[in-house]
Amino acid sequence: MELSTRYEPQEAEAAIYKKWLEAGCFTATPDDRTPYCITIPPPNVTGALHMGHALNHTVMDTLGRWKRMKGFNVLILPGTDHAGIATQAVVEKKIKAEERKTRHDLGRDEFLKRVWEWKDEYGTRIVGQMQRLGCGYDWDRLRFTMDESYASAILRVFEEFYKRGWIYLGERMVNWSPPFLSAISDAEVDNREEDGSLWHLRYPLTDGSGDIIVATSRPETMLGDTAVAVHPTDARYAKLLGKKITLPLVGREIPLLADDFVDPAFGTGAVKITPFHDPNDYEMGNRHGLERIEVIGPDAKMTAAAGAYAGLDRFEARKKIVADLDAQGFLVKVEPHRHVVPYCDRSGAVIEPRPSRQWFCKMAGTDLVDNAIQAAEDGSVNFVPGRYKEIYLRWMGNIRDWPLSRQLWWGHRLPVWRKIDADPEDSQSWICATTRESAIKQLGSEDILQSEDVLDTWFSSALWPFATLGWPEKSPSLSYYYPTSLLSTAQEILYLWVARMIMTGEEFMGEKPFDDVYIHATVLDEHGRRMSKSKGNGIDPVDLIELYGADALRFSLLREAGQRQDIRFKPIRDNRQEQVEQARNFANKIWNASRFVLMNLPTSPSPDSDPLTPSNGGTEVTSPPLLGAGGQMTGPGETLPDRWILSRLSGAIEAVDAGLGSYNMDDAARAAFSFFWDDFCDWYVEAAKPTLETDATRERVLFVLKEALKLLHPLLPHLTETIWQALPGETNTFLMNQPYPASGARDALAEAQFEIVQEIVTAIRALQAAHQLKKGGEAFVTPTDDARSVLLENAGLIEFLTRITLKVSPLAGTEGDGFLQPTRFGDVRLPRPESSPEATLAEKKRIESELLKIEKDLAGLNARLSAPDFAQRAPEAVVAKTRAQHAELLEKREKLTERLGQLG
RNA sequence: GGGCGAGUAGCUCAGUGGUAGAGCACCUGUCUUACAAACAGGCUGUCGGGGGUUCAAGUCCCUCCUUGCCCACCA
Repeated sequence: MELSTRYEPQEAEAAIYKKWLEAGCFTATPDDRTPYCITIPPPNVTGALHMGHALNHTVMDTLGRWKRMKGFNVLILPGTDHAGIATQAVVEKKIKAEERKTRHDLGRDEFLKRVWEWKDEYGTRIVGQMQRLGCGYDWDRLRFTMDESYASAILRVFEEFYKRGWIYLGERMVNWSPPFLSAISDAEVDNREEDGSLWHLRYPLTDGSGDIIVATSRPETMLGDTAVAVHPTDARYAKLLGKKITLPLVGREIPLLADDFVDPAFGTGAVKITPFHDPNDYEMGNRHGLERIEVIGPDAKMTAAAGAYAGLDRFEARKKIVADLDAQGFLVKVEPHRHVVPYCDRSGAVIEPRPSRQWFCKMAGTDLVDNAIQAAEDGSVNFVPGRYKEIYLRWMGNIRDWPLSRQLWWGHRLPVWRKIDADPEDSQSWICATTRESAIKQLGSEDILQSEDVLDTWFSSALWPFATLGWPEKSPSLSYYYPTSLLSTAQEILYLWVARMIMTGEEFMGEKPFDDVYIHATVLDEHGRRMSKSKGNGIDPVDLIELYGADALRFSLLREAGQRQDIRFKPIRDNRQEQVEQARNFANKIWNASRFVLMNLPTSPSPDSDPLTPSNGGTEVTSPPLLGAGGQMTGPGETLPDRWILSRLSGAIEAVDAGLGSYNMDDAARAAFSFFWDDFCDWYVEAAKPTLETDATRERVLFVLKEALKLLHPLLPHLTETIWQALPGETNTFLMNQPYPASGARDALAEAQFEIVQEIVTAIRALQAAHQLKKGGEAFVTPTDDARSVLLENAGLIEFLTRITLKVSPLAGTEGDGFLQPTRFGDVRLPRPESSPEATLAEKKRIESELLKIEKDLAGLNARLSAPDFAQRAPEAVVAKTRAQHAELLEKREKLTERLGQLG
């Protein structure tokens, strides 16, 4: 029966994942082992997972699997985030598109019903995608930020904050998102630099003595101007101070003020002041007691105060106002102006700053912030890459109060109440209560209502590491798994989320929420632009999984997942994606090498059975006990290749451990790749072939394969597990639960000796290839003294690997005419089948090009050796090494030159 | 405007102060006891530019250029 020579991941991955689930492999229960816990960053239920998620889940699952095999009690706790504003936005959009209705048309209850339906659909879909990627998470513990128990944690935290006096109702200039009719936080604002205009407007002095030119990027706000300001020391305007200005179009008299804020160098040095519509003007208005006139309403349409412009959209109004100003001679000029425009990152609308009464949480000076700073400073929370510590601290040092309330419907209602007839604008009207009963008691009335506002979605995710583990209950899981081990996330939510988890963790658990914060790279497209939905340059990880399998996607991401800031990922073109394809090829290589080993098991089952399809009545074959006590590798090391591969394996284990342990997954992936492909497949398996009929060889190859599968499992989980369960005696075991291989001592002698074999084999092959020699024939090697015994002992191996008959000669040059390749371990000569002129020419060309390279290297070495002070100042070992290389090259050159001469 | 990265082969990326590497692509062979998604061999570089430190710089310092990300209430 023919075996598939290609690994087909689709069915295998689904099947093996099902087995893991059914066996409860991902379920975590506290015990006496050391815990390793990750509470995953809960994805928004807004839609599908993107490449950034794929990267992050690959990292978390890889580390989780590695730690599990290393004996830790691993819990990776999954969940999803209700993502208030983001989810509300997509559902509103959908309803608008499908039913042409707004949320107000539906009403709060009906709308929320629709959002829950959405959540159920997408929550399930997201879980499906994580499972498709192979994530070994404890699905029984799946949490959602609007679960009932989670909600109680939120109420509790809010109440505690309130008791501590950190929660207050205050008026601030907020970022107002017109589509949502809600305030949003600074962190939800996307500041984009754009080309705009600077309109220069002429404001006449009321006394007719002249006018003042002001410059503005938002001319429509001029309707709400209540002053013009200049710098107090600005000589140009000194004598005008105190005069009145008549506002064009409006006719209002407004003062000319002096304020330090004004930059005399910008524009004309005179600024129009619109306290209601600009954060700076708002401040200045407060300083000077200016009236605030609202000319743009919450819906971004002009208000009644805008007179003739009332009802117009703000941008329509801008056009009209500019036109009118121009018509009346008040427009001096329009300059192109590059400036920053704030956008609402969820709706894409331009933010309209406006004063608004909102609930805030005090930040600066509170324990919340002080402890969160302390946790980073003393290293109890460890940032990886380390540079993020400084970035975090700088932000914490300048932190501003946190606006908590949102005028949305999807989220946790604020637990604040007032009497129905009390003034909602007055903070004295409000009390905090977690239940209606308690509120009634506190307010002494039953005619009460709860604030319609909901909490910032980050308020709930801020509690994630402990609320998911059962807080405020003192659950066994909470005490066992908290603080968690790792938070792996994207850099864009360092402030929004990471900082706030540290604050609440310190506050309510008295301890940091996690040991390490790993900030993974951002996935960019081939042009180095950030992948995003709005740009349409994203790749759907599921497409890649369908094309190449989850393991290939995972491995391709791990190869890039170090401490870099960016990862470039090419698009899928013609159904191909180069990076994942390379990883898929590796998976296929592992598959085929394993197939080969399975076809040559120590005690062969029936030759017709397909060893990679576990069958029910499979032959029971017990693999020999090759693992010594304590997990030390003690495989039989009889031959040179055996001793060599064990040493190489040990090196690979060390490198993978080091890479995974330091969040340099790219190093780990490279080490694993090169060990398996270059060392195991290209040399060890090849070297085993001549004696493959013997059980001794078969056992040793099987042993190394099994160790390699363990080593690779965290990186390519489905593939390695599938192979593992096809191994004799392992049908009912799980690779993912095997102990991770431990590195032993390196065998320097074996590595040095095998290197001799490799170099001689490579030299022979190079000559064979250069001259297109047929199989068979002879090769003569004149070895150096230290290489001789190794070559004699391994002559059979070299002969097999080169398909040549090897003659190891004690004497140089006796083999006469032939193709020559000097090596570090001796000269290699291949007889020429016939002295055709073409062959001679080819040989001459080969030698000449080699000589050219030697000359180049020699020139470099000469320069170094003859440099003044080199011999004196450089370390002795370096000098000796350089001299040895120099001598070696000289000798090589001499031999090749001589040979060239013989060729005529 | 401030902060932090990145620039190494055609592409994606490694690279401890000691002669520049891998995979892909490309070229030449090859159905060799698993694997053509493979095997064997080969080609490929002003290490962004310019200064400096050093016996020695892709690596350390300065500077400029290009590019990305984060932060920022100057109209």
